[in-house]
Amino acid sequence: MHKPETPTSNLLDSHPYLRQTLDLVADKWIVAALYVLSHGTKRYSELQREIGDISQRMLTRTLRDLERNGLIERQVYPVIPARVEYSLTPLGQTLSQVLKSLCEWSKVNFQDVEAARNQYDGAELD
Amino acid sequence: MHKPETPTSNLLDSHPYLRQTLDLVADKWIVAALYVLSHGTKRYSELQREIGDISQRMLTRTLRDLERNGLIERQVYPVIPARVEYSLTPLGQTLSQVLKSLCEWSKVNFQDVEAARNQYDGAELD
DNA sequence: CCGGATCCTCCTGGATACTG
DNA sequence: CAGTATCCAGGAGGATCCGG
Repeated sequence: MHKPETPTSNLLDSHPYLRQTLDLVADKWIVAALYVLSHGTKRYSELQREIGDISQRMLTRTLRDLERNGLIERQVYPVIPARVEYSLTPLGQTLSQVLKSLCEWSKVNFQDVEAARNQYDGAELD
Repeated sequence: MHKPETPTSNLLDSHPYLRQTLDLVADKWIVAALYVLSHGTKRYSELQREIGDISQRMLTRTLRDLERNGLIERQVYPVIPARVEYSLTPLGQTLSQVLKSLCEWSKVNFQDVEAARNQYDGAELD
């Protein structure tokens, strides 16, 4: 009786896409930049100001990452001082739409999450 | 002429929900656990096996986190050896639906992302 | 079988200083 | 203005041991 013993017991190998897409957006600064850019084309310094507490290092890394993934476009104007503008690509726009649906879920359900948290945390000290 | 100088230049303060909801799911193990549990009730050891390469520490932390946020339910059977079962709550089910819409985006668009990556990486070594 | 406690490592990301 | 380069602290997470 040699049991096959479920050779593919790892369910996640089934669809690799969800994981990879979350890697795309599962980052504080990525989402922040996408969100700001969903309001229109922005310069580097504008992004820095409107995102708020982001370091130059992280802003640059984030923008490079988004550009590499085809979600934003980088436009350089050869003037002095330098002028660089960033904007969402069509691909980036569709993704930011999905993020908005996640945002909708939040508006509807996040109070439930907070309620669960309070109950859980409160039950600690019985 | 005292300019107000755009006091709320930080766009992200506008809607805090997206940020918080992403904190909910923007994690490798969180998504993995939600996904496995979307296929039905599972025991601790089943989760460990089906997720694959997760440490006990991380599995436990992940499950506690999900439970605290009201996304999964923990059922303990007082037998020896211990038996613990986890399942999605209704709230967790609605969230996993949204994740599936993100997954849909992937199926449609992820090839574009990879194409962009190849082009970007290829352009490096011109 | 489930999971808490500890230790230890590596990587992320902030601060700072410097260029075209 | 728009980055790059370097340094460094803190936290995330794996490995391991133990206890109910």
